[in-house]
Amino acid sequence: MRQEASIAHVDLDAMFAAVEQRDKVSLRGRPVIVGGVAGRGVVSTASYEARAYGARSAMPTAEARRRCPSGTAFLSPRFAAYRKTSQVVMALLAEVSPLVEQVSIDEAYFDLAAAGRHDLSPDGLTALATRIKADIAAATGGVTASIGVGTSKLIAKIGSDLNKPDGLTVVAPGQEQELLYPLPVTRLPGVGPATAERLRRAGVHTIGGLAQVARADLLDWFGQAHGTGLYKLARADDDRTIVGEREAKSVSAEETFDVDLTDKTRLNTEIDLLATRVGGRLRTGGLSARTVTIKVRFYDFTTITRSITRAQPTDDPRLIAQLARRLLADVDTSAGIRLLGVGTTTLADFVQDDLFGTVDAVEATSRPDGAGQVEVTEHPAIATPVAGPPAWRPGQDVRHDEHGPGWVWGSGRGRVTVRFEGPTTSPGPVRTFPVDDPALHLTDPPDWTAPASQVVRPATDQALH
DNA sequence: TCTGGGGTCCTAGGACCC
DNA sequence: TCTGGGGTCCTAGGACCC
Repeated sequence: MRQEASIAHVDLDAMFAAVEQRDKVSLRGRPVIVGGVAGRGVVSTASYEARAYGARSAMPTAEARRRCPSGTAFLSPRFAAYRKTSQVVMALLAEVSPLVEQVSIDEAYFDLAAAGRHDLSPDGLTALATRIKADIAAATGGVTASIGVGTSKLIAKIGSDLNKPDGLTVVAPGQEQELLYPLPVTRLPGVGPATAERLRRAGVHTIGGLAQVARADLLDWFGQAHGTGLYKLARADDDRTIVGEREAKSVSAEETFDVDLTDKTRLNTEIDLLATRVGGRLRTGGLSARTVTIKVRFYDFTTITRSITRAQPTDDPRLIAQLARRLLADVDTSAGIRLLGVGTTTLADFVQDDLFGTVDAVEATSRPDGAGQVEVTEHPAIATPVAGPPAWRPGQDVRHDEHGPGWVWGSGRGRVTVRFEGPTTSPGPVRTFPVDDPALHLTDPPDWTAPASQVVRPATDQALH
């Protein structure tokens, strides 16, 4: 928490709907819903006209249709248009402060002390924020913003929310608790339905009430991190800094189907599409990932995840798809799947995948971005090529004379780790061999040039007997 | 016609290593 | 030989945010 109110938070008002109303005159003054328009869609943004009828973000679109009158526009999102508008606003903020933290497409914190030239008195801040709001509306063609200014991120964020839309709240130093205490606990960031319910059972409804709860109780109810966080936030004790650039920690794609799916072949095709999207975005970002996760939401909304972590990162959609398919193979889909997702984590900003073996080294050299080449010079210990057959590539099908059929889990430093096929309900054992183990053979190498959906895998039946 | 899609962070248990 | 603690990695799930 700072001595002076120099942290600001901007939030564009009902941004998606506002952009649609800006771009189409006939939508102005009318209720507008932007979101999933199909059967299982939900509302991303409801214009203020639509909110008057009870439409809200995250509400099923079907519910919003029931509430809103005829004449309400239901629109699919146009992310390119929103991104462009967002960039205009962020560029404008960058002129105000050298330190801007974009939190989402329509939200940012910015540091008014870092610029060193702003009048940080309450009157000065009000004048400055008023000017920024006017500049945003002018630059975006009428999309309005709400701004909060205070001594911390918490106060700035709560302030921007206080007088929406087109709002402005400047909280002078010393007024923080006065502002917070009457508000419901749900206004605190980090207090969602589960936390609110636990607090309600303890008779705590307001932030002032929360500030009366003993620290030990909060730790007991919510654990170390969350408990400490609540204890401090309730007292307006917030030291979170403004972070300019953040690195992505995961890249994922998922899809909810119009009707539940049971067919593994169809689901595998969906995995290929999702993996293609994920791999493409990894490559665009110059990233690669070691962990592949699938997410499966069943007909009854219960959700599971399954993941595997490889020794080397990859950005290859075919490999991501192959690993994801193997994870899905052990999931019973017969009752119906409503959502399927493919995600990647443990991100690296390079690709090691292509560094083991001759064939792969050639492929790495031929990559237009030369990612594999850089790695050889920067990580010699890891990048030392392994002698032996070139195809100990993760996902590659193999057979061991003693253990039967399996597939390559990872390789490096003269060893190859093989996962052997197990019964469909549990993964098989993993064993590591020297790369030159004569008992280990390649089998039916997958065709890496074919779309993953057409890669033929050997039957696994023998492994079960 | 209940409940999207893209993320972040935390917890907890087991394996493994020192 | 037995006991134990700490640290890290991996996996799975859950809460939360926009």
